[in-house]
Amino acid sequence: MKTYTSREVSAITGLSIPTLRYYESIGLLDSVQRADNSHRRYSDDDLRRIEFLKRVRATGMSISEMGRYVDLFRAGDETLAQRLDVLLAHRQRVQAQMDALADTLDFLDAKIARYHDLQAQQAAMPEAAS
Amino acid sequence: MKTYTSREVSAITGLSIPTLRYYESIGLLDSVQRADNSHRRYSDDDLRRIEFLKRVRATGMSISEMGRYVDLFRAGDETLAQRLDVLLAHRQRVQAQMDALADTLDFLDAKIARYHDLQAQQAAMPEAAS
DNA sequence: GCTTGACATAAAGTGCACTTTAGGTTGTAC
DNA sequence: GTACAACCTAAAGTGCACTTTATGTCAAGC
Repeated sequence: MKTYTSREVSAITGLSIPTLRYYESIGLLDSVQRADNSHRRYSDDDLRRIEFLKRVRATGMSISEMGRYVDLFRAGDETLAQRLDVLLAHRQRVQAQMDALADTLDFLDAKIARYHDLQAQQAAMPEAAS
Repeated sequence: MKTYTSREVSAITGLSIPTLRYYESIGLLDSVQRADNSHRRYSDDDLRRIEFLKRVRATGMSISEMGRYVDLFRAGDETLAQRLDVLLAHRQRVQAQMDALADTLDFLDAKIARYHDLQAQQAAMPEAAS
C-alpha cells in the first residue's frame, strides 16, 4: 500500500506540515502510521480525510465541528443520521455564503461600473482642477 | 439632517456598538459627530460607509485592506484608479470564493446522496448487525 | 566521525478581529 | 436626591487556527 511522507502530503494538499501534525494532535486524523525512524507515513485514506477536512474548512466549517464529524465517523454506522445532519447544516451555510457573495458581486460590479464612468469623465477633462 | 444613536446603528447594521467604536478608532469611519453629552450621532453617510464596510468584510476583505481603501477615498479624486484596483482585486476574490463554494456544494450534494442511500439500506435491514 | 537535512516532540508565540472590563459622565424617572 | 440607563474612554482580554521555537533523533554523504 502506497504511503506518503509529511513533505509529500503537504505538497499534495497545500496544508503545512505543522498543520498536518496539528490536525492529528487534535484528533482530526487518526494516528498516522510511522516508519522505523518514527517518521510519519500517510496512507491514501489519510489523504482522503485530509482533502475532505481541507474542503470543509475552506468553506467555513470550524475545527470543532470538523472534530464532531470525525468523532461521529469513528463511532460507526449508527451515527449516520447525525453525520448527515452535520453535512446538511454545512450545505446550508455554503448556500448562504454563495448567496451573500453573489449579492456582493453585483454590488461590486455596479460600483466598478460607476468608477469606470468617473474615470472616463476625468480623462475627458484632465485639467479641470488646475 | 437625520442622525442615529449607537444603539440604532447597531440595530440597523448588525454590528455591535464596540465594533462600531473599534472601526472608528482605527480610522475606518471618520470621526462621528457628537451630541452635547458627547454621545455619538451617526449620519446617513456614516451608515452608508458602515454598510459598505460590513459587506466587504463579510466577503473576506481584511481590516487592513478596508483601511487602505478608506484612506484612498479620503485622499480624493486622484486616487480613483487605485480604489478601482482594490475593488477589482476584491471582485476577483469574491469570484474565486464563489467558485470554491460551488465546487463544494456539488461535493456535499454527492456525499449527502450517498448517505441517503446508506440510510435506505439500513432501514431495509434493520436487524443486520444483531 | 562529523556535518547536513528531514523528520520528531512539547510548549510557547502570533495575528486577526473583535469583546470585555473598569471606571466615569450625563440626563431622565421616581 | 438618588437610582438607573445609556452612553463614554482606555486598556486588557478572548477565541480561533495555526505557526514558531527549542531541543532531540536518525540515516546518508563527504
